[in-house]
Amino acid sequence: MNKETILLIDDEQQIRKLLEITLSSNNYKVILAESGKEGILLAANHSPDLILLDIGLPDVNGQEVLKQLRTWFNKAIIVLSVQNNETDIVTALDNGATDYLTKPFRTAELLARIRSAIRKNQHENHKSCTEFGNLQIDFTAHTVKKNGEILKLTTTEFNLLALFIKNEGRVLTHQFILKEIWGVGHQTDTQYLRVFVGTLRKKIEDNYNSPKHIITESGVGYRFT
Amino acid sequence: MNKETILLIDDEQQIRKLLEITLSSNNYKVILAESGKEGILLAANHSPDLILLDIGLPDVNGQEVLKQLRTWFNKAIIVLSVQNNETDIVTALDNGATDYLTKPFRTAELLARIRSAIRKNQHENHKSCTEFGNLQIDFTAHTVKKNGEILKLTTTEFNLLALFIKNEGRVLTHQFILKEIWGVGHQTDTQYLRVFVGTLRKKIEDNYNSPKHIITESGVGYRFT
DNA sequence: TTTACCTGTTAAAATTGGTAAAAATGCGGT
DNA sequence: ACCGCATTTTTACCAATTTTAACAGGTAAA
Repeated sequence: MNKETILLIDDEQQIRKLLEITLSSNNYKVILAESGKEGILLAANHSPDLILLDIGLPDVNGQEVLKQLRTWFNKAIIVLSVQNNETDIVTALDNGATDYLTKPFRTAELLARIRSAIRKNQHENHKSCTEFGNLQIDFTAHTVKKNGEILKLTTTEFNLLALFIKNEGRVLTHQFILKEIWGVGHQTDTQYLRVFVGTLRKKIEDNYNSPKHIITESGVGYRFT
Repeated sequence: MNKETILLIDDEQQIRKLLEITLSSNNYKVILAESGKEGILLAANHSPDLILLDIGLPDVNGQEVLKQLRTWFNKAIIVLSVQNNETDIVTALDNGATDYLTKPFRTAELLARIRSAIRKNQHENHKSCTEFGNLQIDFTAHTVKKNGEILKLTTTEFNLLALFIKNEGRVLTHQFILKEIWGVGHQTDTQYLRVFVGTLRKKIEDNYNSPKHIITESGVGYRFT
């Protein structure tokens, strides 16, 4: 069995030590970086399966490191942040973080999220077709079936659903969704989103009043499950 | 049976000696540190089940050591403080201390608190569900039942109740609660707390006028029992 | 007693998310 | 160009929740 490689970018010695031990003993190969700069370098050389990035780095803004990584690195990046720092987290998600954890975190939770993120990596690979509960989506044919019968979706509705499905389980901020679907310059038109989430829900949810697929994350955005 | 490990961080030789003997003879494995620096190092290397930290350290401010530990260490930390130094204790609780003891303390009390803190460690792991008197809480489903019937709580109410339950028996300072629920930057908005404690009490207390669950600790904060 | 402070209560104001429908837009067919 | 149609954008409104503000009671110090 080949181990998955995890790159940890954190300036605090204790955390590096702690996580190195934890992750190694759970059969991951661990690479350590003390700074954002070093992290970017090591990511390029080792192409890890997952990156753990502490947002509170001293040398560069962690968000900058995240942005730079995301220009070419498309595997999972989990962000570590101190205590409920909402704005940091929202910004990180906007910048392409896969998930986040607030310190101090429980080891079990960390491992669970790592597993989930790596699993998603593999799924994410090329495939024009995917099934999802009672939904089947064909990305190339631009069609969606629910329990076998074709749903009639407008292009915007389809794009939105596709975006949700590509980011299954992730919290997508309003801004992020608006940027992806309507382009930059429409990041404040949250009303569009409310309308289209409404129509999508009517079409894909079994019970429109207690949605199981498109979950609203109050104050932040939506999550597709 | 594997012994639980306790890390003692204290600069006074007599106390180290005394506690080492006391704890060893009660079947704990004891690690000693003379300074905050050494303590943090040893904590990282041995990941003890509990830390006893003397707040009155000479090299660094004990509160600083506590804060640093709490960025990654999530097991119990019991703080030792000379006499009833109220502000020290409140600050320590704010910084994430699990419990506190004032010197001089009785051995029986020390042992009792250590047992309780370690027991809570274990509880804190794995469990998405817990029962509490006539209340049953499902953390993942975000639901609360009182005597079997579901209570309708808003997200903020639920988060507050969850925080209380996770810290059952502990005194939570206003600041701490505000930081946890509303995030840093809202630590002076104690009015939020009064309002939400009010609505929570209305929903969970049997007798709203003499609350049994959410107890006011005047001048300090609240305690959930 | 007066004063200050802490806590709790209540209700109004502001914010957020959701719904429905009207108005505007864009596009193929004639 | 014009019409009809589907779709998107805009507008108005509702409901739930959070935040703000005003006030009332109790307690301890001055």
